[in-house]
Amino acid sequence: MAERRFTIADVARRAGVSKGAVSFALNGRPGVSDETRARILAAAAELGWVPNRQARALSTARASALGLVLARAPELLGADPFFPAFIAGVEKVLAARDQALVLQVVTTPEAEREGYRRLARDRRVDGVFVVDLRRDDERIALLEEIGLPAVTLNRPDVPSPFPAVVLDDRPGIAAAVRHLVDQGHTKIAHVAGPEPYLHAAARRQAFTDAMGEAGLDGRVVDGDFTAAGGRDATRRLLTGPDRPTAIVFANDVMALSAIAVAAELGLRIPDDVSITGFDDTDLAGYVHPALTTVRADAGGWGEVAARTLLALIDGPEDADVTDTALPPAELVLRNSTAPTPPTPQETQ
Amino acid sequence: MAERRFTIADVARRAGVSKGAVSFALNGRPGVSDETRARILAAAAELGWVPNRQARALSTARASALGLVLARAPELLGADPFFPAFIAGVEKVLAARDQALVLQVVTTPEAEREGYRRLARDRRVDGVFVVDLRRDDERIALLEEIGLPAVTLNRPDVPSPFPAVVLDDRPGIAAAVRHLVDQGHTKIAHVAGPEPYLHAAARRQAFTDAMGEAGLDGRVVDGDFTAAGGRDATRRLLTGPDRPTAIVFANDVMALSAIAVAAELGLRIPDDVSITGFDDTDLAGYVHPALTTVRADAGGWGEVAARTLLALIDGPEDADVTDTALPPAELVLRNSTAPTPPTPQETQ
DNA sequence: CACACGAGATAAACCGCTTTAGTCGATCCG
DNA sequence: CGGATCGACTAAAGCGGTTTATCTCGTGTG
Repeated sequence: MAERRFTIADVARRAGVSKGAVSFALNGRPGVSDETRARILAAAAELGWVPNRQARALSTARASALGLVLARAPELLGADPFFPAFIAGVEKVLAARDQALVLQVVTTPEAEREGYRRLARDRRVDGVFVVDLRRDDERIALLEEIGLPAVTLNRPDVPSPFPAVVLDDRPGIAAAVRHLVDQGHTKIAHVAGPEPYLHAAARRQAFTDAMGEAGLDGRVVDGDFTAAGGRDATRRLLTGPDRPTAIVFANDVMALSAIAVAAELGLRIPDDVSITGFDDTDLAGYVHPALTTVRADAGGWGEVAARTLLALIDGPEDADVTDTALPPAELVLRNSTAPTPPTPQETQ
Repeated sequence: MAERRFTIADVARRAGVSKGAVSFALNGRPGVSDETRARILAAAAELGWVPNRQARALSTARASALGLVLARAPELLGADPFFPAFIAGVEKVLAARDQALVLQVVTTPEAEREGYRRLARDRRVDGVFVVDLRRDDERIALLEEIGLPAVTLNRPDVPSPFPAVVLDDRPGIAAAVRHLVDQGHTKIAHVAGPEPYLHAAARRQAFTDAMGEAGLDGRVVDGDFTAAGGRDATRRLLTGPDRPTAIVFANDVMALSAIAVAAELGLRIPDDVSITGFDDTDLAGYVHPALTTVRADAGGWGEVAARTLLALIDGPEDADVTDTALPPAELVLRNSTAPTPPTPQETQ
């Protein structure tokens, strides 16, 4: 194995032209006649020549790769169907263009910063996806500083020069609230995601807004997207005073753990308490009762994000790539929601 | 931004030596006196010089990156805590050595082969991790053919020149079976993973063996690691003739979906049916009843696999890197298992 | 004292591709 | 009809490192 590969010089010799001509021909650049171009392409094909990416990278200063830095605790990643689907979408676009995806999984903020810095310093990637936006996200400034092109998933709350690919979570949550209100619920609570995340904040806001529109006042407690956090929050809600008859969770894992809490407290879902989730994980439709939840197209998000990032990188300096909006998240009705229990005044 | 970066020539000039000397000094190679070396390092530090990876790559023909090709359906990836943890472990090792991880997610066998080929052809990576081994896995031959170093997660059933990092799932399954037998169960079934996967086969075999050792004969039905598959298999088992009193699942997702099936059939877990899972997903401890399952150290697996692969790549030709064994998977006892129901003869 | 030797360092080749500066005819134009 | 112009193509200079072939001393040896 590993016999010497052919180089551009071999192709040039075989086609009887110079190296430069070969380069022009292969990159579809003007400067060679159609006839010569054909001859060169034929020669390259006959030799089975493939360009050496490293050499090309050295002259063009292009990595032909995009980066993704994931700063999540492994247990959060493990249960989240978002990333696999997102990445699959990204790959669909990248594979066709001979681009690669460089992944970094980190756990601390320092490691995250260092991750982006390394990607830029080592010229590993030509651009990055910024996911899991946080309030006052310092990554925007960091990326500007190190001059690394980026695309953000949703719009940051700080000024950002980068294009955003927007998928609105809020309609899904709003629909969930409306659905519950329609069923007669008035005491509805929300178990939110971790404070700093913009998507958690958006879901929280959507909940509050939708409740307001219904003339209701909803309680919000903090969760952390983990099963343990979901259990604790749910327990607090269901054992505390003025128990809600419905809970809107910011993700499925927390909602799923609520099923256990309810069971332990002797409460039936949906008869005593209705719940909704967010993500539509594989399991959501296969628990008892099947979970009413909210679904977003993570794969599509990945595709569009990848295309946007590539356009930003390849495009001419001035061509400013604009934001794109995707179809918003939508409600998936299943069996974890039901009309309010008939006895509104249970003191218990 | 993007002001010209310093090159090795700048460092050489500042230290008053030649480019070659700088290269030697920075790579800890003999050929420069300690004094000169110090001067060169100082000059490099003062300029804040960082080597250009692409240039280095061109001369050394090294990508300083490792690859991982994942051929799984997104819904399988989304619920599986294995990969995030595995990747996190890998990264821990790679980050410290300035190596990157190139990820590819594909869905078809052709795309998978093409993925490996692309990684090799484009010199994206110096080696790859081979996960989710299958029977007669053609990837071993493929990787040999294209000359891409690899490390396999567990040992393939075909002759393989690559080192394997072994984590035995079987003791975990065996322990689960013994635990159930100890509780008085005799009618124990297994919902297996997809046939072609070696890990699924190993778990199945471990189940059969352990049952045999207990003098029992266990029924095995096929699952596919998805929630839908788990539900179907469980339904078949619980509604069919000669209902088992315990089911050992090949993963958590299927086990979790069994909880719903049992509920729908009016069966209580663990009173009527005991179940065990595999993976110890985040949710496992937070469902009702909390799931008895099997846990393996995916992160550790990633670390060792990465170290092994790097050793294989960097090491001298002859140094043959050997297999490594990790602590086997172990049983995590929770509440989804209980002694056999007292009425063994319920006709229903 | 001539000579071999090795450590320390340099100059230059090289990795394989891109790109710039030129060369060379053929064509256009006043 | 002579010079400007243009298209096709070549030679060579990068890109920023690594590596090899050489050169230069100072030193130990017979």
